[in-house]
Amino acid sequence: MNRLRSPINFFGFNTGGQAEWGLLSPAGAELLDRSRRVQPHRRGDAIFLQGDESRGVYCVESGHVLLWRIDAFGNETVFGIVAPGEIMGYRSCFAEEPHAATARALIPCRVWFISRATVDQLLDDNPAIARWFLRMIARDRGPREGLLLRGHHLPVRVRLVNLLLVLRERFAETFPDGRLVFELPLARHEIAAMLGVRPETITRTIRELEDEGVASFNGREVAVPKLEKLLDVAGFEAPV
Amino acid sequence: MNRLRSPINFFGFNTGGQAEWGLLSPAGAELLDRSRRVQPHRRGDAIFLQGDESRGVYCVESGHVLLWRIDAFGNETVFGIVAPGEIMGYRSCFAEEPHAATARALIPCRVWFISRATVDQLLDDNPAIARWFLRMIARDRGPREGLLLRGHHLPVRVRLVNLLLVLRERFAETFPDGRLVFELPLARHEIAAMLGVRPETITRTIRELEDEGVASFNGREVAVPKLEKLLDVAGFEAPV
DNA sequence: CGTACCGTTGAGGTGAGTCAAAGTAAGTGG
DNA sequence: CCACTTACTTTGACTCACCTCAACGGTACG
Repeated sequence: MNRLRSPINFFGFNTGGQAEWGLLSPAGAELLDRSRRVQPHRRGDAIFLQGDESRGVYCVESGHVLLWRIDAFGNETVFGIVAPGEIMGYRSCFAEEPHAATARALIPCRVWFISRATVDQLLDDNPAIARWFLRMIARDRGPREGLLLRGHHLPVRVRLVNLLLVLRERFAETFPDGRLVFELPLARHEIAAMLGVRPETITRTIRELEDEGVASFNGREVAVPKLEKLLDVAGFEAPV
Repeated sequence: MNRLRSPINFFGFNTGGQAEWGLLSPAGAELLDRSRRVQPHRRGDAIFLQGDESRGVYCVESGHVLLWRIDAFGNETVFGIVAPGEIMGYRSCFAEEPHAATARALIPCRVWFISRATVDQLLDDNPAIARWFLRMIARDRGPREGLLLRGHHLPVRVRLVNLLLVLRERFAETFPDGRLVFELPLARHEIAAMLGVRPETITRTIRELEDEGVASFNGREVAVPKLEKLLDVAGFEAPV
């Protein structure tokens, strides 16, 4: 219940939380049902591309989607993982700007597409929908401390451990004895892009963590003997 | 390598643009007029404090306001300057979270306070207001390339010059011969906080720019002999 | 059996942080 | 008007985390 202190907020990786289509009137729900388009995607498929014009919003039904962009200097940055039930692409849609990022299926996905016209009608359907969208956008990576914000100040070791904590609820199994086992859907260079560093640095940092007994990495499998050790390295006693 | 189009977008310092109260119905305008509270502030006054509960939104009538926050590790980051006619504090208001930043008057200001209840009524008054807010939030420092995002990758020299370009339209006088004269309202440590570096680094970078003949600094007065030089260092193509 | 991609390792460079100290400007009070 | 305080700015020496570049090993896949 202590949401402000949870790593997912700390990192700013949340993309807005679960869609609340339940707010819709019956007519609105019917409209959504009729006009959404459901699309399956294989791992690696692009759902929308950075620079493409935004035509609506997307809602992930199943699977996980990675959001990343390349800036004008060629640096890749991953800034989000979208989980089932969450919305993506809404920022460009409301800003009426081209997509600022590319969305790519991390694992096989089913994604709804909801056109801007439909979104507009849904906004009219119920003012609560507008408020929900406002709330979602406002909570999404604002001036709060996010991954990128902290990039300047914290060592990669701390950032990597925080990333693991963020990914925990989605990709880790927690055992009663406090052991964690991750099956990460991310390649090294994707992790690097999430932390804003180079893949080599990830390798070296992993070596460090293994030497300290915090976690052991084997490809995309990560084993953490004690959750406490992670929290300790992450510096979670720091006031928020 | 792509080049950039405009510094204001590049930096992501825009806080949403001008308020469009003109969208209101006569009744809404009357409500706004009746319920807003206008407050004068002296330089340095806090308008709201990081951690305070958000009670509504603020609209700057005159003056300039600096938005900055301290993260859990004690690092100050300045992430915006709010100009006359612009809104601030809306993110916390819609997110229903405490203020994530402190707003401080850079120069003497007059600021409206509009309570959440009033905002809610205004949203009901006209769906276009909700869309305008959505658009504003969506455009405000999203995943687009912003100051913090770029912190990792670009040398301070480039970031500082970009900052000047951002501040140009607000704080610089441009002469016909391409000369610029700034009267910055910022101390060195504030500039440093905007770029995510230390004040000493700002000093050294200024020295660098002076040696290159890009700009000369004298306290808070900055003279740029040729705009083109700035754009060159910043890595811009000819302004579109 | 190449080819390609990913991941690892090592050597070397560097931009910015840190720390400490001195210089400067701006108030404050006698 | 001058001593005093306080905050801001500059400078220098040093350190270090991360980057860059380059080479190499592993694995998947045609």
